[in-house]
Amino acid sequence: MRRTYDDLGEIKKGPWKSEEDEVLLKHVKKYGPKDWSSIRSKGLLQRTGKSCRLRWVNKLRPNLKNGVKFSAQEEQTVIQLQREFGNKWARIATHLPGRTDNDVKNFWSSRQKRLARVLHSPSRSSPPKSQKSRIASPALHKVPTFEAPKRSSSTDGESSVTSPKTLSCSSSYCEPIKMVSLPELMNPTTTTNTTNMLSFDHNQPLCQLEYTVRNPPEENSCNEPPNPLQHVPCLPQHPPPPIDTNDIFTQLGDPNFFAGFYHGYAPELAQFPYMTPGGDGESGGSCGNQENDDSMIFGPDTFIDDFPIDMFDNIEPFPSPSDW
DNA sequence: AAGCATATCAACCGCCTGGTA
DNA sequence: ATACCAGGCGGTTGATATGCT
Repeated sequence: MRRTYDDLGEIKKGPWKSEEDEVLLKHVKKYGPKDWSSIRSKGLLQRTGKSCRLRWVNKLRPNLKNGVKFSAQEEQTVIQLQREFGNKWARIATHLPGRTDNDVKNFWSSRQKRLARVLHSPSRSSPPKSQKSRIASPALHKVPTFEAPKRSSSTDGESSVTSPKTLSCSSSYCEPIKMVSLPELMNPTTTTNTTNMLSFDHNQPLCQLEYTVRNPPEENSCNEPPNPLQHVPCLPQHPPPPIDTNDIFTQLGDPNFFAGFYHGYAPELAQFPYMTPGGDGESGGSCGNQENDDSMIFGPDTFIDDFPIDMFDNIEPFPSPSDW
């Protein structure tokens, strides 16, 4: 008969004390990072095995970068891997030496919160003084990007693609679909698969918008009617004009903001209608099994990836968290 | 200096999966 | 076959730190 938690007295919760850490470290040194529950069953600590494991993984494990901000490289890695894997923080963390899933998760959610707060603030068209002051402060640099969930993932390592949509294009090859409101754009449903990525920087006004659009007929390799979701063919061929970012909050509150943005950055995209997550804009025929073909929706087939390589040469790079 | 808003981080909770009695 | 438990993971929360007015 195994002993149950009830046999072992009250469970201690809350912040760990250094004495507890020492006990935990001793145990790991002796037995290795396993048998967490035995720590309690032996009466060494009144912590659950889960709590012990978490403490070890997040704080006591060797070579952790505790208290070190994410470098620009790490930030890019997280963005890239999140795009690839979704919210698989543990998996992403394996690519970041010294970082835990908790680190990655906190890093990401912090960014999400920041932008969500900015964009969902009812006063964003007339931000409070405190927010306005932050626009020019280093703190605003902490809002470099926002990326909505791209896909739903049911099992580790296998993401299921459900409904690739969010923004669509209406250039010469693109069909009008639906309008999407800014709140929808910035707060898509969790099963929305397309990435909406906005980037903010007072030096680098905007913007990374990543979405899928319909294919130009001549690029459509299947025999069905020409509208499989495909990458954006509309590319800006000129440097972006300056934007007055001192008033970015006002601009974000303007329903014509994105249209204005495209007029400046990519005139071909200026008349894009946006379509809502969950809309039926993708209902048109597609080649093969679209649901399992990430390459049609993500990866290189994204707006940002189709920009000319040197298009950002004239602007400053994103601030990295290490610069915040 | 006080008060407020926001950012960061540590830890917990609930769910899931696999192993074992 | 079933129940229980340990471990792993993602989401969430609460405490604390920081910055601004």
